[in-house]
Amino acid sequence: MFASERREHLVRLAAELFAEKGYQATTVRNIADEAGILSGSLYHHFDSKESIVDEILSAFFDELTATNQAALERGGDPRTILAALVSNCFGTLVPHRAAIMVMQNDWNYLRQFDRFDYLTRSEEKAERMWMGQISKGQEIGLFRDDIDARLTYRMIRDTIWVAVRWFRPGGRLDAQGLADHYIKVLFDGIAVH
Amino acid sequence: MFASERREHLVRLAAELFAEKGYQATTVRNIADEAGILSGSLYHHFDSKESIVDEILSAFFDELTATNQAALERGGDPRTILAALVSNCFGTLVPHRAAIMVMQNDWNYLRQFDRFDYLTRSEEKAERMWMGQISKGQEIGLFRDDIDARLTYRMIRDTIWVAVRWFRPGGRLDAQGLADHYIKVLFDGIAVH
Amino acid sequence: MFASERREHLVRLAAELFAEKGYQATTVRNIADEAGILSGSLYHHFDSKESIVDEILSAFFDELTATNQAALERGGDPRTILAALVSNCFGTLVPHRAAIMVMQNDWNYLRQFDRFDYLTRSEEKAERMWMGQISKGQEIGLFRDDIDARLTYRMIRDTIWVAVRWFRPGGRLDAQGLADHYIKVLFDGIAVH
Amino acid sequence: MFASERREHLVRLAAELFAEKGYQATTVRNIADEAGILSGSLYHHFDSKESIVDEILSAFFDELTATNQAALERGGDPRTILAALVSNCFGTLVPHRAAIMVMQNDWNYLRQFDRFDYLTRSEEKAERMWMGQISKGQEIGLFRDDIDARLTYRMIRDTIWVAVRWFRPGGRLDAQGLADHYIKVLFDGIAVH
DNA sequence: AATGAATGAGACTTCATTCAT
DNA sequence: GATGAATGAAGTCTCATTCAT
Repeated sequence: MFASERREHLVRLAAELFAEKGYQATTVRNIADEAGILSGSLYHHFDSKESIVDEILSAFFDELTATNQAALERGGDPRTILAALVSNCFGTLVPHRAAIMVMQNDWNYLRQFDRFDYLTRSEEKAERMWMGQISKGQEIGLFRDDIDARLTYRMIRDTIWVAVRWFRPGGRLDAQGLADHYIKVLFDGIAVH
Repeated sequence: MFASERREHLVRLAAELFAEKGYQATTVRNIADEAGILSGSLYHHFDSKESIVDEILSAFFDELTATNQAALERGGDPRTILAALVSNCFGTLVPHRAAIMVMQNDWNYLRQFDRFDYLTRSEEKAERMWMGQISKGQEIGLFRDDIDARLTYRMIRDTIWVAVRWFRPGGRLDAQGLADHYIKVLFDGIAVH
Repeated sequence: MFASERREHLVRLAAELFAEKGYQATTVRNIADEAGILSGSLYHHFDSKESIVDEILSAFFDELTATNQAALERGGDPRTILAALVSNCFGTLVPHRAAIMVMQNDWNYLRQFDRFDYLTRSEEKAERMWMGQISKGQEIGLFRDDIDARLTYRMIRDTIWVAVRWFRPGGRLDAQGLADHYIKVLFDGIAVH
Repeated sequence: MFASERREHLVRLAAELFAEKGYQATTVRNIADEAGILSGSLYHHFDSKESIVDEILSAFFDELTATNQAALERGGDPRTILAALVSNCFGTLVPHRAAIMVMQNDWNYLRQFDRFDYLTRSEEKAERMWMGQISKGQEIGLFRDDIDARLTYRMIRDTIWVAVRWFRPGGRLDAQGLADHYIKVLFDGIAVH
């Protein structure tokens, strides 16, 4: 794919709007207005509104898959690996804010289109990866075995991504700080022992 | 308040559709089709599509506010109260599934309308309530004081509500089981001590 | 026609609304609301919205035709008769305010329906009557003969009826005072001689 | 201001329809049909039906305000100025026929919308201007002082504008002829002295 | 007499998309 | 690359009217 600068600029504008107003509520005219052109002119760069959001989402998924794969390859015990995965996820919060926002708010809508099937498959693969680490941690006595691996994975996953709704860089904690806080609570709970 | 049986039936149909397809993607015609009437006929019962979703959301908020208020009034230490609040929330997952689904998926869109301001205010009040308990727990040495009360509240909140996306009653765990699992992880973490 | 009291009351309510908002902009529901019943219930009294306005308009036309006929029968010179006709018209301003308002604002719309043909015929008859008096007055030297009878008639007619838009009883002049003022200007102009 | 030729053409078509059938009774589909396009396509040029009629009305008001202002600036005694104002008004009858027709028939409806407030203000300004001339004429002995300035103004105003309902260019008198006839009657009445 | 529910036609408007220039 | 005009489908909503109860 030939990614001209102009095209990338348009994608960024669109991403910002999708994040703020949602995919459905953002019109191609909104995007064109932001770019200072007419809505029809967008179709010189993209063949549909869907293909714009597709570009945003797949960039995000590609990067996350790659960094997670790298973490796995670096090896370590499940606790180390889990902490690395959590860090990776929080690490995308800023650079891929719009994609995550779209995932959180518009996924339910977008998944009905065949072209986004790859996202479902990607998520299923991720689930297997995370659950594998949790189960392994339970087997070797690192994690409590009175918790459910699938349930725990979902809680971790949802808690991370949903943070995109309120996380703003520049506040007290940056994304890494958030990750650390989260890892602390996740492993040891909020109670004093 | 304007509760005719017919009206309530229509609200339930609409709620199901909003939950499945999202508020924006559900057309008034979808709702009418489901009810076996013409779309215009809906306006005999409601004055707008917004007022339907409003009814769904406010029923949910009213109930949750009431049960949480009751939990506070029953008293107890912060750990007990927090556990009760968590249980209350998970307890709405089945009866108010649609409302929670709409909140998760369409809130970003709906909040732009003045008529839903009350939801924002309601959430702010809830935040103060939860954070109050967390802080109090920290003061009296029940909860670790190296965690951030606001951050922790948000994680709890998001983790609970986002569960509506995958929770299906009739599975291995019911809502109360989920709550118990969650409370366990929340207080003690997933690590073995 | 059997005019029950209830029916007459409803007509009056409708008339008020037609006058204030216009015939098209007034919905049968507006009328029903005003009467404290449901819109469908109006159809026990009238078979259509048109028939309500018809009743309002024909009551007005019947009365005006009758009083004008009486004035003609009383006889007198054209100036006397013209003054009497003008007085008659202004005299309907209060009791038939709504009908006149509808005539001024909605006539253009209503005339497309066959059922209101009688109004056009009635107006044509009136035109002949007025022009007859003006022409006769010119013939016998009462009125200037450098004015156009038809044009003059139309100016008189329009000036009278359009007054319904701003005339409010209870102000400085009552309808008869208005008539007198108008007759004065009509016969002698505003210039000092 | 946004005057493309296409747009102006559409405005003219709409104006004709508004004049013939009334604003409310004219549908955007009527206008589009007349233009040979689909109704939705109108929204490429205008953002609402209201904005079309707004354009029609404001063009009329702007021109009338300008020519009346010019007449005032040319100076002269009140009789001269009044005659000029009357001429100006009649002079708009042909070029702004549609706008005046809308004013006469649909004003009652349109004035409920905030966007047309400027018309009310414009009319109030005009009233002050006309009444000023009439009063001045009375003070310097040109006009009878047993007539009411406001009442007289309203009669003049209404008589002029209402002529739009029956005036057709190409008849015996053109607009200027009508104006002359009217001025004659206005100043000297219809009676022989 | 009135209710409550619904019809059916049609209103204004939105919007992704196309295409000649 | 972009404009300007248009399409076509669909969306929310309105409203006079009907009718069983």
